[in-house]
Amino acid sequence: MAPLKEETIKMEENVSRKREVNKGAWTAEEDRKLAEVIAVHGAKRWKTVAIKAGLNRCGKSCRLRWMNYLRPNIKRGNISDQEEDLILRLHKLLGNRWSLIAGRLPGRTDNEIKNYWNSHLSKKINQKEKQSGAAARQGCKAQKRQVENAKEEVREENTSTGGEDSNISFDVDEFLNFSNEDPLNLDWMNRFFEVDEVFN
DNA sequence: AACGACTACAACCGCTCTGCC
DNA sequence: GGGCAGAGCGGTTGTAGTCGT
Repeated sequence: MAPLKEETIKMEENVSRKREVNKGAWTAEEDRKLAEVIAVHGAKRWKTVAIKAGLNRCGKSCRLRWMNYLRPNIKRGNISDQEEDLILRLHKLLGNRWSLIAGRLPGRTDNEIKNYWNSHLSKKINQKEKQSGAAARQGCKAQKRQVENAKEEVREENTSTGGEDSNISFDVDEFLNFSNEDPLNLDWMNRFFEVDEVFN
């Protein structure tokens, strides 16, 4: 009786799975337990948090759930045009450094931005590229020249103001070190857009 | 109503980085 | 300096929901 044997195997698999760590979607009950433990013990030592909460999940999973979903001040829902524009510009500058990009969007998580990029913006960009492909190729040489000129200008300015090396006058990581800034302070954004314009 | 294709997003996985002993 | 554990990151997968036929 093959089907019976298969059923037995499946049942055994289910039982052993129950002994392993829980995977898949989080339940409201799990969320509640996790939030309670974090409120008492803080968001650290995730392995311990998972155990203390009585959750049959790995610490990593708990951290992810907290960071992307349960943390206070998480902004959920539609990404505004302004935010989208910001993501596009930051991605142009930084590439797929989602956590850095997320750091400039209060309430947004790296995971959310990554998902948004993969499902919305990457397609938008592909479409744009297809549309402007031929035109872009034509103007490419002229544009490269413009960029080189702009970089050269920045370099000259840098050396005249006492910059040590001949590279562009700002370091991306330094530029995006926001640890001392209020995330809602828009001064950085103006600075960023100014620099961005130079390379456009 | 049924079904397949597509989309959006939550969650997992593997890897690297960092701090501690 | 080396090993280990915890934390963090980016890529990828799984799946529920939506839409078109």
